[in-house]
Amino acid sequence: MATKVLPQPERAEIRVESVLQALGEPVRLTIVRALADNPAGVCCGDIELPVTASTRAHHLRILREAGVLSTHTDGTRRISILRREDLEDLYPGLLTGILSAKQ
Amino acid sequence: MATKVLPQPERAEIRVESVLQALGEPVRLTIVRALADNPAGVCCGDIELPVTASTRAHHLRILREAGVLSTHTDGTRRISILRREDLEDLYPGLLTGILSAKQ
DNA sequence: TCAGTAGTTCGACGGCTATCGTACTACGAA
DNA sequence: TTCGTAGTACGATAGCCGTCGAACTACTGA
Repeated sequence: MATKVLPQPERAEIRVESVLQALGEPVRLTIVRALADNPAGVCCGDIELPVTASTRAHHLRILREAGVLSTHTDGTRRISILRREDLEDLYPGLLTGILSAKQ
Repeated sequence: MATKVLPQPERAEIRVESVLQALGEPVRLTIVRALADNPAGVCCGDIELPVTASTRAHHLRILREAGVLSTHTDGTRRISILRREDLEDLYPGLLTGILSAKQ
């Protein structure tokens, strides 16, 4: 197994500007919605997106470095999980507000 | 008096991507925080910002067109008000979550 | 060991956007 | 009517960023 968590900011290091900037992009918002629907985590590549693999990796990096999601390895796969608890603690209501949008 | 409301999207026209993109900019977030502290509305020019008047006008336009704030004239002045009710209805919790951030 | 798969990194490129100065408009006061 | 003030509109510019292809890494299974 030997999973490894990719580098990400501590809860205290998360800045609201970075989070909002990360969320204010259609592709990344799609990713966040997909993660919200799968609390157990999602394999990055399984999310259907209108971009290439490299662009996908770029967006996942932005989201991870902003503190929106956490990624750990699982063999050759990377499993991403929404950092719900951290975000809810820092900005209570923000995530649910965004996800309640009727697209 | 004869105040006039500047063009802005209807509640149904507001898109979450535009709102998040508008909020994901430091200067604009400063504006939103200032408006949140003054429910009665704020004269645009009274908010201290590290940019020129034209840039300030640009940011206010972005926020207005995204549906974050409403602006009406008052003589030569423009009074801006946070569209709290609309945003709360569309994305319940989002605004309070953002504003609860410890900067 | 070797091939295949999942994903990242790098460099390049084009479009977006935050910024500014200048010119302009609108309103109020003298 | 004239001047001053508040703010917008426009054009230019520089930096950021979303996108891609190609090369690379890491792991699995045969």
